[in-house]
Amino acid sequence: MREQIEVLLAAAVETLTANGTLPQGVTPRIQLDRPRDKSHGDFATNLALMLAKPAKQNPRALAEAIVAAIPSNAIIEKSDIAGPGFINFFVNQQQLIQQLEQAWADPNLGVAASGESHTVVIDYSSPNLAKEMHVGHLRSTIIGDAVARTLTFQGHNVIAQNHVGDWGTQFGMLLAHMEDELKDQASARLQLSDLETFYKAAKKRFDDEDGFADRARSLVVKLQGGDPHCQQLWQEFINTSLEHCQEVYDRLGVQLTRQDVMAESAYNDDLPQVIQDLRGKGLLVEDQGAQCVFLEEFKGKEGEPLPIIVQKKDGGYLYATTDLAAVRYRVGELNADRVIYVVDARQSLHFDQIFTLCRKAGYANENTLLEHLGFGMVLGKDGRPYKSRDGGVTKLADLLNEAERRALELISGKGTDLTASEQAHVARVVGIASVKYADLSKNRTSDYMFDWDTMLSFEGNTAPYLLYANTRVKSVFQKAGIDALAVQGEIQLATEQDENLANKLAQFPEIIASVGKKGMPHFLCGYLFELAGAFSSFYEACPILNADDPALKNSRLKLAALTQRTLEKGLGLLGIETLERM
RNA sequence: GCGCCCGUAGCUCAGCUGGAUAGAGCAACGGCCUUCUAAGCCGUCGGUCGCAGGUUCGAAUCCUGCCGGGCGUGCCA
Repeated sequence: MREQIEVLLAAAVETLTANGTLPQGVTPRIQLDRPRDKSHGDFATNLALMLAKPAKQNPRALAEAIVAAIPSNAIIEKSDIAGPGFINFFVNQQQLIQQLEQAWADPNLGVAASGESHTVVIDYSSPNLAKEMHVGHLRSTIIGDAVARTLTFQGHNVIAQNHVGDWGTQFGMLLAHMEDELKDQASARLQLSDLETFYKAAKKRFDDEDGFADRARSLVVKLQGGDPHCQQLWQEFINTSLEHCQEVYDRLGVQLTRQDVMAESAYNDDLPQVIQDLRGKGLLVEDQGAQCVFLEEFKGKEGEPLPIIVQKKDGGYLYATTDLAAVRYRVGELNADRVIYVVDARQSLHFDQIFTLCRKAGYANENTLLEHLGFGMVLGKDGRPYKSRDGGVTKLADLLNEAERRALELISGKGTDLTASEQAHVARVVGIASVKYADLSKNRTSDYMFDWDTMLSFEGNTAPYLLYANTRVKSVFQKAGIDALAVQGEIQLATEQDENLANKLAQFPEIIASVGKKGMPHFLCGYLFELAGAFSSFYEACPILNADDPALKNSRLKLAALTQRTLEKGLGLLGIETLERM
């Protein structure tokens, strides 16, 4: 509906340009707002205010001209000129109803698989396999998953890439420790079951034990040289670590699988080629023994060029090299139109450099979108980076255990009629959902405070509130023994609450569009919270099963069912599981 | 030093690439359960948008300078 009005406005601008009211060459960005104040209509535009100056006209007069130039249509019931020159649009109620009927009949709830389907590569989660997944991997993993799901829902060809860290110096240390432990097979397997402890033990020996560090270094060289024994040990370690990751993904309800893993080591053979290629293109400069690319866009301390080091003086490669190879692969082999990186905001300079270099080197042309979706840190209540009680890094598995434990504590304390096993299930879903939703509902770009009490609260913009709202809708149908999908009859907007709910439902497609475009899941969270609120108000004010007449009852059942489907779809796109009862 | 990000109600956060009276939730206070889940709904209170200039019809939003905080800045990722 938003899109349709935007098209109408574009047509009006074209007409006015053709007849000379607007000067040639002025192509404004058409901005359509959803006004907060209902008296300002369903949509509003400041188009006349923006164009008044270039057109050398009074804004209100221009607004009238724009309104007059809008092609005749069924959507806009009424247009008002307000204030200094805003144009307020009131949507025809019949059209609103029709849009909802279309959404109702559509498994995708009116979210059209818009003509253009792109191949989108999305790089997210990407843990370091040397250690167990910890709280630092949370945001990338769940934000990436939500964005991937949304893009898929929009009809894009989404290719997830889990760029796991499985290569580098620290693996020598792990292999050395593993070699020793492996003398007793069972013990090694046992130790690998707790990667974190294993890593710490290896690290301690690396730091403290005579000769161990040297052994570790030599094992790295052997590994990279293709030594079968080292390769086999390494493979065993990687497999175990990936199994740990998969357990976390499964618990989190994240869609990543082993098939999405495209590890750093997969690019090993490409790295010398990348260097050769850069050299061939005259981009490479040797400086202090290292192979560097200097881009004039990036300046260093004294204004001197800032290097991207692609090969160390000892011949080793760096993450910049791997990332270049990855872009080459994603654009060249996977045919990506858009490559998205869901990575910590602190790496923004790195990605700026990589993206700029990729364009210079021709690894991506100007039509390929390269986007770094950065995100902020997870902070504790003290405003410092989130830590476990002992001051260490919190393992994700432990975090999720605590979420479920706390959720169960809350639920069992509420005086519920659920059985013990039902409570356990509800606690699991609520616990995981709370952690994910607390993260997803914040603006991705800023740091946020991780607070158990807030995220598990049943009040406010939280997972428990949304899950509760969803079960409330469901219970209407359970109570009446009605199949929500089989509701018949026309939607009618009898009261303010019916209307508010209907309006909110109609916004779903435009919200999805903005999430897909910006990679901002919190838009969807905010929307779902508003939708749940609109439903709760509706639910309080409007009898559904006891409505005055059968037609109204059917209308409300349909609104309720559509709400339920929209909530469930929306939560699904966030990667959040829903409940039947709670 | 240079670069990037942030500073909005007591607290946690929105504010959609300048728009109408800056919004939610929590907390505080006051109402609403013989009718579909009260884990809910309705209402009240709460702001010199860090400070000072500037741009414009209009600035939380853009520009400049300060103050305060975070992060990054050549051989880790």
